[in-house]
Amino acid sequence: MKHISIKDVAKEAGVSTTTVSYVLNRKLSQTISAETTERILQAVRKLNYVPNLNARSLTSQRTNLIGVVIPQTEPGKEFMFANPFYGELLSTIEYTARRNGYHLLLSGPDPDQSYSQIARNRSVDGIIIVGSYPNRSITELHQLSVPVVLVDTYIKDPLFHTIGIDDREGGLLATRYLIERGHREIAFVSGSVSEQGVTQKRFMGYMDALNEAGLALNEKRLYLGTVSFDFAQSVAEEMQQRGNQETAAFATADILGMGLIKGMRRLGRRIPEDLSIVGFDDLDLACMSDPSLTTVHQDIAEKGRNAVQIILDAMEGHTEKQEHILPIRLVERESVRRI
Amino acid sequence: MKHISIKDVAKEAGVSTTTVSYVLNRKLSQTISAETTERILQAVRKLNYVPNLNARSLTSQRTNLIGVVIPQTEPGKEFMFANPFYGELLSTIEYTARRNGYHLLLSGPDPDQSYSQIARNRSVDGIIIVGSYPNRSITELHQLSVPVVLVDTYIKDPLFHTIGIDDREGGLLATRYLIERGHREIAFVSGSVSEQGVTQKRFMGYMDALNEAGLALNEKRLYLGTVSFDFAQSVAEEMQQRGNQETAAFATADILGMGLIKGMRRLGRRIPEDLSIVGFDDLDLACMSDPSLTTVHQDIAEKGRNAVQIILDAMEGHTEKQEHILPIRLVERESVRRI
DNA sequence: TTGAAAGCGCTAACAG
DNA sequence: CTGTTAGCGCTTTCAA
Repeated sequence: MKHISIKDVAKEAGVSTTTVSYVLNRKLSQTISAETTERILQAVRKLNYVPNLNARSLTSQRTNLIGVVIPQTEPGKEFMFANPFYGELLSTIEYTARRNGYHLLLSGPDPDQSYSQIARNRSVDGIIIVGSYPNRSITELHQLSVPVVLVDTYIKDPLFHTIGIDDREGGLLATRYLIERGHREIAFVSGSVSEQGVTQKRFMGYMDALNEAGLALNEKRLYLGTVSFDFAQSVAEEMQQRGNQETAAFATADILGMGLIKGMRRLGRRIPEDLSIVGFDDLDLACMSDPSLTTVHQDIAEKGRNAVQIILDAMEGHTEKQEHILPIRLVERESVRRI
Repeated sequence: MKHISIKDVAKEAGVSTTTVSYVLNRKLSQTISAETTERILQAVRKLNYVPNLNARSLTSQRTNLIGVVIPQTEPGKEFMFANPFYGELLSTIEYTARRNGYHLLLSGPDPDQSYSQIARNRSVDGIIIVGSYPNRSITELHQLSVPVVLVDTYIKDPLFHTIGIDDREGGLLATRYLIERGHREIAFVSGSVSEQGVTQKRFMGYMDALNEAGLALNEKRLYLGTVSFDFAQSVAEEMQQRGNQETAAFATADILGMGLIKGMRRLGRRIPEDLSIVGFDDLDLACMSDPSLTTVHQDIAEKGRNAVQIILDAMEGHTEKQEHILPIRLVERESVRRI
């Protein structure tokens, strides 16, 4: 089946390609007679013509493409979605984008290829970066002259929009909640605490709560690994080996909280009787466990919608830098007990 | 920052754009002097030139773009990833594609816009469709002359490649397993059984197992709704109201199995003592519940890799239709007891 | 071993 | 109200 182009339409309708283009783009400056318009529309339908956006972008300078980068668990590994958080987020990003006539170019971070290169390759209209990456790969994006939205990172950059939550406050809420319920020995279970990532802030919140209560930080309470179910399970074992000195744990991601619950159960320990747990994110997951997970809620869908909206706004000329901090709150479920 | 094009490179290197193009594409037919090549490469580096793939696609007929369609729970709704299955699948698709120099154009099915239109718009090189859709939207894809891979659907089409598992066999395995353990009243919990979707086949497998054992189908054992955690929870309640006549349930998705477990627990019933459950998919999720879920395992990662590989092969000229059926097996965990 | 020129599909001054 | 023309960035004959 031959590719049919605007030329074919023009020929069919007996007009020039220019006129077809005008009609198709509803140029307000141009005014085409109703009759011609109709003839062209008919030709379009008859030939089942669909414009080639790549060609269009060549002249029009816009692609209606938004690039999205989602992290992977390990560099070069495939399973970037092991944590359902990203699925939930991507879902709303895709939906919002599509509702506004944009498509998504999805990619994981690639050690072999800078994302700025991909973005230029495809000349995307905007970029949404989820998670924290080496500073270098972020500043590279300066070369592009398209709006960039950084989701969930504390990288400071005067040019890029950001959207996130108050992670430190979240850490504080979670830990304080445990302290208020009588807990003193509180584990901090988390992926690695990277420089500008969210976990660092959540850790600071953890500290804030300890300080507030006059408790000292005990380094033995820190369990740092990867943001994965398996790691959290192994933490349960490690706690056991160390004599189960904690009565509570703050897990900086629900997936970690889930792993802890499971790990404890496998060791014959009860939640929350033997260990109280607070998670973070409030994924669908949090309701699935038994007991269900008390956790810090954030509005993932809103994050996604916002990210896209910022790009759309920027395309409309709203160039001033935006910094959104979405509200969070603690959701009480069943994984914490008062002692 | 100005867009820098092949022209700029040519000027910088003191050659024609043709030569630059040759060097960049390592045309074997063309042979460029080492010296010139070096000069050009230097210019590329100096100017930080990145080719514009959209422009390239105009002449070269390939975009190195693969279109991916992932279903949504409800038409026009956003949360296509409510079921982590899709996240896991998409993850490997993205990874495999990227490793092979392809990018992903991600989209949900849109009632307002046929996917074939999007695909033509962007002139993707191949299409991966996950899940089952109305026949119409699939046959529309005939207009395109690019390889199409249908994942997890039983739509018969002589032109499209398919990849899936033996869902009927899966349903059989699951149900037979329960029967072998003494269960006679086995609920079938599932999303709606659509014409060419996987659940229909899984249902047939369920029936096969019943027949095999000389058991009659009891329509009261059928709980059909949506593939969601919440629906499965409500099924638990419905079972209760009907007097808990089932001793076991076959849930056609792990997420449903999870919901059942939770729903039962909330009603004070025990798994597997009061109800044995077998799921389907073997998501990460299946290990997270307590008890962990006995389920029909399928290799999701392999599905993703295969889907991409079929496209790559097709691009290489392997046009014969491919039909892959990936192996499955039952994974025994803790959610089933012998009675 | 290299370059001129045409063309991919589309848009946008500028004329008419 | 419509068409001519040039050009977006790139590839590819064809000729030199």
